[in-house]
Amino acid sequence: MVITEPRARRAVKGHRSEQRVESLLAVAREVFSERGYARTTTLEIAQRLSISEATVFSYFGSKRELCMEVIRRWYDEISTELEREVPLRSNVRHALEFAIRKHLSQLIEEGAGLCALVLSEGRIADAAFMQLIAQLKRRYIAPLMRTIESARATGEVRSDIPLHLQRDMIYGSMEHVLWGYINSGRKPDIQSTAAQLSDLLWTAFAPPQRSLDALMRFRTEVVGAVKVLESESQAVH
Amino acid sequence: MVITEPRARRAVKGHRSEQRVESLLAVAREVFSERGYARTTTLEIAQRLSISEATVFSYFGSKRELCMEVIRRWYDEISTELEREVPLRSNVRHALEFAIRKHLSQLIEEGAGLCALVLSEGRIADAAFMQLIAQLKRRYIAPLMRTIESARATGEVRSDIPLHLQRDMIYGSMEHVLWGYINSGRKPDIQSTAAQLSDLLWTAFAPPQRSLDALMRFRTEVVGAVKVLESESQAVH
Amino acid sequence: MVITEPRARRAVKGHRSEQRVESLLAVAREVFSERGYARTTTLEIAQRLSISEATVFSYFGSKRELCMEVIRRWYDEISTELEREVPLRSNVRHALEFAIRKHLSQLIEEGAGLCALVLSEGRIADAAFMQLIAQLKRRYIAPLMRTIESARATGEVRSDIPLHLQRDMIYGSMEHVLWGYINSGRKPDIQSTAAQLSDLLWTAFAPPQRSLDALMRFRTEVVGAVKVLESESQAVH
Amino acid sequence: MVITEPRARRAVKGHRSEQRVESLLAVAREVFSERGYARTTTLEIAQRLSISEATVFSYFGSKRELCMEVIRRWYDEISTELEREVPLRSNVRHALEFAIRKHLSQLIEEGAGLCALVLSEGRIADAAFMQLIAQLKRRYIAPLMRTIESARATGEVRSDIPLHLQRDMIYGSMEHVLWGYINSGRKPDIQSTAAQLSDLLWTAFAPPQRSLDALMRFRTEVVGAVKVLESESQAVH
DNA sequence: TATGAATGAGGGTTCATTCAT
DNA sequence: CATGAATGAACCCTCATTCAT
Repeated sequence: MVITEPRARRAVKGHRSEQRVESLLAVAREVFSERGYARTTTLEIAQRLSISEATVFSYFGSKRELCMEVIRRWYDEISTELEREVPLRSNVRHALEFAIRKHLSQLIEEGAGLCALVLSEGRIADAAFMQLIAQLKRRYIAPLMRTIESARATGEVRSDIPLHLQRDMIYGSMEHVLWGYINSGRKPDIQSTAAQLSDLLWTAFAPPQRSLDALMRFRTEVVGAVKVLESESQAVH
Repeated sequence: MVITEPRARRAVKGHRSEQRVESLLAVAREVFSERGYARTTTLEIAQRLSISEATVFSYFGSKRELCMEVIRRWYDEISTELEREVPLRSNVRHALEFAIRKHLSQLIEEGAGLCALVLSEGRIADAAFMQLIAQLKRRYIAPLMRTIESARATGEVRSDIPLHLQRDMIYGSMEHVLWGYINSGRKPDIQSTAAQLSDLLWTAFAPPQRSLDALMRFRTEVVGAVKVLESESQAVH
Repeated sequence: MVITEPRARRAVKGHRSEQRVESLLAVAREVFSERGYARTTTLEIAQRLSISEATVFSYFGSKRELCMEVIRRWYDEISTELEREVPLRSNVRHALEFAIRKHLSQLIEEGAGLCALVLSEGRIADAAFMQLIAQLKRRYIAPLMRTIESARATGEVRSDIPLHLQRDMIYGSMEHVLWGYINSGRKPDIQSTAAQLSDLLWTAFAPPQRSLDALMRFRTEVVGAVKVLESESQAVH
Repeated sequence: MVITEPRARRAVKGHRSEQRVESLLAVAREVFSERGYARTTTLEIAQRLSISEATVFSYFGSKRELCMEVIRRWYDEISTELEREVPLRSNVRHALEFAIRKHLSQLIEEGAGLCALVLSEGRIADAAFMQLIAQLKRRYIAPLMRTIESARATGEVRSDIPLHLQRDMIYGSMEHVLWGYINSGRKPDIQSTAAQLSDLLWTAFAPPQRSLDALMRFRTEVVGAVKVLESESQAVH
């Protein structure tokens, strides 16, 4: 079902002025962050730039288009960075911690507003918007997921549960942490939260065999020791 | 002549007809679910019931009040059940799985809409609304959190990380699963998802000592066996 | 998604066109006069100007604000004039007559409507409104009251009754004259009414001593004359 | 021009129950007093009596009709009393003071609310209403006016100014005193206010001749005395 | 007779969007 | 280009009044 806003005609994005576009997006991000989509008015955006509402519409066909662009930008920035950085981590665990820390810090530093915008404003409107968000999210998530996927292949991470559940645990946990921040206003400590969270997740993702291996090794040693003991005790005689 | 706006008078919830109240709440739940708060209009709610908007307002003082009631009802229902059922689980692990299954099934069965409503509509609005939501959530979460807390006390669950992080992992993971459903429209399998999720979380929450304990027990046994062996070997003499 | 009413944003009086402002105020004055506050609709004001209601609200944040401005203007105009003119009168009596004539003519010329608006619309509404009216009235009344006050000090006006009673007599009498006009529709003759009213009030305000003094003076003269007569009649002899 | 409220059909005042009618009027007076016409809702009136709105309408065809009745009752009560009492006063001056005291105390004792209702609610609506009010007022004012009229005939009160101006001074002054009370909430002292007011008015109404008369009498006497003196002095010759 | 319930007919207000200049 | 100005289309909410029971 497509829910469309009424009277959404396309404006002829005739004008250009990179500066204008940039400052518009910057201010729009600010306002959308502070107020959320519905409470944001094009008037306020215009006023903060000391330009007219009309000008806003000559750059972006509609309020929604502007908001979409704001969100897209944010995802683009962070996705680019993740694509570059995540693969550099020497192992899954580091990649996981890095991604978590990045995610948390990015959103927390931006403030609860953008955070909320990104986290839940994705249901504002029509299918097109939601599809865009979904797509942005996929790209954003991809680097870490690829890393995890290969770790599943090597057995470093358990693969007897769906990958998407692991994804949900990772991003869900983070987002809940962020919601806590949004609602309470208390900034969580990024470093320790990232460390603890990745630690917990890592534990959860460990293949059952991993702990078993430890046991096995112990057993082997013990058995070895027993063997030694036996031989020694025999030697006593 | 008097010069005042009439707006002041609060709708005195004049009429009462349990049936009406129920059907209103039901339809409101529907519409809020489909459209979200902002895009829902009181007119649409009225029309779906083939009644006038005025009637809606004679039952609920405002759109927000109606929405609050919808959400409150949902929370009340599930909270009551959790308060009754969670304590009956024989151990933390079962409680965890139960709560997860309940949460998932409740929201998935209701459909993505209410799900989204409950998950993210509780934001930004006025303080009153947010406070209500926060309060409902606290009650909702309490039974499981109490269980986990005592498990932390007994050492059954690791307590070297903040409780709220565990909370965030539990509810964050679930909610992310639900968002996936909301966005994709594909219903996840509740049973297996709940099982896997609780398993993973359980693993994550295991105190570092737990695996160690297993080893300890093994060692103890081994050592015991060794002792027996020794004594026997001595007895041989 | 965000869950808030848009209503919050105060109309930012975006547009300005002195012409519009003036014509709006003029028409608003008309309509408020004809209908009174409560029965006036913003729609009617808009329609008389062949503009949209929205435009009205882009100039004045609310119906009340518009009405307040209408009333304020009226008071400002007349207060300014009174402040300039009243002190020029050579004595209290002239000041009194001038103020009365001004008040009557101003309101009668404007028509019964504005008259009623100004006389009684300033009530009950919210505190803000009433405070504004009270303040406007104070300024409006001040010039004459100051004059009277100093006349009380010099004994030209009796000061053995509260000043506010004199104020009530002055303004009450006038307003009742105006109410008569409002209700009957018959315009009173301003000149003679003002003359008669100020005459009556002046008589009422005369210190008790004044008439006595006159008598005393007369007696003195008479006695003097009698003395003269006596001496003359004596001289005859 | 007749301004009518929409949908004003006549209800079939079928029911009767003097008690009901009385209690309805009593409560309506209360509520109209407290809130003014516009802010009063039929619901509130009904609720205070623990009856349904519908019942209200079965006794009074409309809100306005009810309000009219409330006002009419008040005028009737006080008019009847004035008609009985005023003529008993031994002279104009006493009649004046009595009427003023009555008016002030009646309205002040009832509270600012009814006061405001009676004083200015007379512009609420259609011509019919206003006519009723005018008529009620005429009857209310009549006794005192009759007294004054005959005093004008006997020369006890100056008749060189229109009677209605005297009426305006009397009632205008009182009403302004009452407005002061309404706006400030400070109850004026009825006794002293009535005394001072009637004193001032009496002074104002004194025929120019009255003080002059005194002088005249004095002059006459003096002149008489002079004459006597003259004749005597002549007799001397 | 009394009323529970419903509602028609607005009312004020908001804001994204358009367009002539 | 930029914008000042205007507005259409809704939206939430109110309340006197009606009517079947």
